Amino acid sequence: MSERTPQHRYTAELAGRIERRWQDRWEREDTFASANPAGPWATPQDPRLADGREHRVVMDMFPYPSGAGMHVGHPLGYVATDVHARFLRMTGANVLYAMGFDAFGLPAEHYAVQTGQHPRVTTEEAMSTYRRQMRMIGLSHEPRRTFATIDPDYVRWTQWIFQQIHDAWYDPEADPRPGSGQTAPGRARPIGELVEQFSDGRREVPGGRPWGELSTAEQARVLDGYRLAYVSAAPVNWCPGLGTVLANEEVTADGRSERGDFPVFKRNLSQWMMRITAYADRLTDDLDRLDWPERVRLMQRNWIGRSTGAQVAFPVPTTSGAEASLEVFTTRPDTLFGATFMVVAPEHPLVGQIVPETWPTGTKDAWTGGAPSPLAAVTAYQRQAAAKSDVERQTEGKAKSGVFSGAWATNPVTGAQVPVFVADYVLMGYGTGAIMAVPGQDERDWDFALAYDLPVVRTVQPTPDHPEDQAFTGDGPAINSANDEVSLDGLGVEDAKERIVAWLEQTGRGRATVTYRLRDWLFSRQRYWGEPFPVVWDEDGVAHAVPDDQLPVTLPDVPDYAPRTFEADDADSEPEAPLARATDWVHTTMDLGDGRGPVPVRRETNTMPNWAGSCWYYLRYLDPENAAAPVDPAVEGYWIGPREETVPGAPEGAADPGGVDLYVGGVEHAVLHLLYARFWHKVLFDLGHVSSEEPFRRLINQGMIEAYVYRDARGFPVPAAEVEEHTSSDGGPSTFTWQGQPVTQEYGKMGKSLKNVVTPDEMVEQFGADTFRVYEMSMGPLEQYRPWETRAVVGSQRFLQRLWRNVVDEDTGEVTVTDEALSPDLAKALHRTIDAVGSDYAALRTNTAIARMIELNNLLTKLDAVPRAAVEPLVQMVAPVAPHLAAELWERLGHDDLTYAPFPQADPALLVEDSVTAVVQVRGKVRDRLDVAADISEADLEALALGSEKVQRFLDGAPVRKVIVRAPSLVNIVV
RNA sequence: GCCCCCGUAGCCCAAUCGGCAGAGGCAGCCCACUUAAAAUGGGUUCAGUGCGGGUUCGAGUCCCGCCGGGGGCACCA
Repeated sequence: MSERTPQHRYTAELAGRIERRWQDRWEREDTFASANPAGPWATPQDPRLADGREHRVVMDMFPYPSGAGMHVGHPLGYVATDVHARFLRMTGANVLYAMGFDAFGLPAEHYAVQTGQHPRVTTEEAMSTYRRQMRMIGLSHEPRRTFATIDPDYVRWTQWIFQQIHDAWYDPEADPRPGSGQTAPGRARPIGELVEQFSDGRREVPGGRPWGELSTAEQARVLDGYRLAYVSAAPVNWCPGLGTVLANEEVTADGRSERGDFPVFKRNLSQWMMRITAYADRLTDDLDRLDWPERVRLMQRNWIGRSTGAQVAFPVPTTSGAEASLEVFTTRPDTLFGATFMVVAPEHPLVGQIVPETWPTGTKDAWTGGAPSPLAAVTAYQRQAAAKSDVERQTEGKAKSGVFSGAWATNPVTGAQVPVFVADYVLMGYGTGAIMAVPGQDERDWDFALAYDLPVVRTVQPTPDHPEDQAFTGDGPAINSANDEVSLDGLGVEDAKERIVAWLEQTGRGRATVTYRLRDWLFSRQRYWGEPFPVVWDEDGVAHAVPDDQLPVTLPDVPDYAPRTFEADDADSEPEAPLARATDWVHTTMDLGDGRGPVPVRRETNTMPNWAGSCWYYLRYLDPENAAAPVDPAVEGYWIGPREETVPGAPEGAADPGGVDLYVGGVEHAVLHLLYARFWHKVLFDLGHVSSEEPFRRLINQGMIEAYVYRDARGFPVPAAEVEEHTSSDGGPSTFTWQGQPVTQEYGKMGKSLKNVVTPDEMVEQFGADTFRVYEMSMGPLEQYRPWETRAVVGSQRFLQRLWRNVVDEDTGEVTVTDEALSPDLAKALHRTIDAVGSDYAALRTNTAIARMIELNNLLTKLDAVPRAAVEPLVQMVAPVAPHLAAELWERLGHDDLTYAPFPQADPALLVEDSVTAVVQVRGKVRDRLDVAADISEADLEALALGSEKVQRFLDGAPVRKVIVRAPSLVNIVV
């Protein structure tokens, strides 16, 4: 570095010294501690808890700490929330801003498998890197509220919540909890209340036997049909390549694991499930009460997939001569008259009862699949369907396959005999696993009818331009839709639905119903590095909760952390959990508190999925050291309880659901984490543990910082930082070279293998943390994706340098501000800036706030001497984005720490202009500008405009037809 | 195939209610400082808003249809 650089210039080196000094001081003085009204940390005398004082919870989605540390993209959201938290503190709010770690998970486990090192060790190392980086960039998290999901104290409460869920059932008839904004009935209740209903006969026991006559194991099985966390043997997603089962949400559309991209197979396995489907309606409805991005709400609505329609019974004879009822679900009951055949899923239970021994009369050749008998045909088809992986079903596209079951059902409105087919385009997991096929109004049914030579009856009149050879799925008048009792003819789709459903209900043939795409959440994993279930199995095979005083159940040490993995396409393999190998841990004795004393038990060897810890961490921030509850209800109510005002855009009359005031994170969690957390929160609400109905009142998805990737002639990425750009002189595109070799440029993610990673460490080293923060925030709106450009960072550095120079002499280090009064123009500029910056910060428009501050700072730079009265408010305004520099200047200006210094207030008197420039347009084109008084009347302005010489020239004697006046800024003359 | 978001200067981005297209930054160019360069400071060039229609006195903004980019869903009855 040159010796010419002034000694007191705001360089990266000086910035570094300032930043470390203030970071140390803030830590020493616990500057960012917020006040709790109750619980172990109660400080009721804290002035911030006084009536009428604002309180806000601001947080980011906590990170999974990867061994590589952060690149510049990761802290974008963190800086944004930090700026907001710091701004809110200056407005006097009690601000809870904390950060933890989502620390269970697969990467650490993989690393442990490779190295034999315990995953806790690598995880702790990664966390300390993250902590160092977050401190380095000046994030004002409250240190005492931090924790990791792997901390035994946290695991204890995660397990406790699991037990609450396990010990609860959903009563769809129960009134909502008082204080809920719910409009329909339905609430989780303790399982004990269900047992009471069974034993005193208020509720019939499934199976019909009295409750008292059931064995413990039988009772447990009945209760498993109700519990919100239950074990079920059901088709689940088995991924041999990972050696674990997966939730639906973790399987991609083409039937592979989201992580690792291995094939996933449906296997019937006994696994833990969470009854999230019980909450499908509330999870959909309450989206309206949240201030969330519309696209996230849409994704959740689609995922839940509520569709309303009707269930209709089609009589079908069984082979034993009885008459069964084939229930179908349809969203188009209005097309019932056009149902010319039926299709059931290959796994449908009724198939076994309706398939006759020989092909009935009327069987067409195309229907038999060449088989000698229906039984042979159906069995072969079922076998074929079962062997298909989801991948194969996908790659076969939309070509329809199926086979006639040999059974004929009766269409309940037409009385027609309709053939029943078995086909895999109907899914057992959705609706009733059976459909009525209406080729006239459904494209899939049309395809099938075409392939299998089945009749088509149109029951909605297609529009005149609709092709003859296609199903018509639009709206139109019903046709061919009448019998002796009911006629839909002439009705539109909606009216026809209503009339036919009424008739079905009247005659007992069907009823209005709702189905969902959402399935229950598969909650167990065959992994080591996760929360153990707080569950043991007794010798009768009954699951018991581990008594509360024995929580947390901690992971045993095992010699091998790996689940048993298999060939990725070995569909017949079975999951084997790593914990099963810790035999001493698995087999133990335990007093279950049921009077039997210590009995031999076997521990559950599955672990919870990595989503468990992130389902409730925001609650623990509120009261992290509470030993009696996950969170003190008074603390929860204070911080995230429902507010008086509803969120913007909420429907009229909706109640505020409560929740975190601001939650910032990536859109990749739109369905998984955010749906699971909402579900847990609602259970906790129903059971009375929290007063809020939703975890996150307001959500913002921050954009991603992307970067250029440069590849050499062979296509290999070269270090992006060493690439040279050559701008072409004729305005054409730039070319790029690396070590003299031409390279190509593309745009994408930042990643180690792409050799384009930029770390916050490098940026802090080169520019200082405050410059880094200002740059990240000035790149554009928070939600936006944007490219990283290191060479542009200097602009933010220059801003801070100029600000520094406006206060401190670069050569002497002396404070140079004067006590002169502000000129009227400067005062106005200052107060306009204060006004704009304040509202920009409040609305998270940090990019425009920074632009305003740069503007004001540039004005001050031009002055011979900078007045204290102008630069002090500017320093205060800068504090949220450049907190260390601002604190340093504030101190040099003779004050103490400005973390809680009040944000400057704009003087309304200085915001109004005396005179403004009015634009005069002729035919919408600007023809003149007039300086007029700000309070000029419309009539005066009109007269003034019409009198303008320039205007008269453009009017050129043409008659004025109309004059639009928007005093004081605009006049438009229409001729 | 269906749905959602985004297209403003060479680049990143501003533009309350529909009212003068430009706040801020990068790059470029010119100048000052310098033996020189970097750094720093000062000045300055640059678009009519992806395309085509429409509504309106007036459209970047509202409506319709395309094009381009990104994302979600995809046999869900």
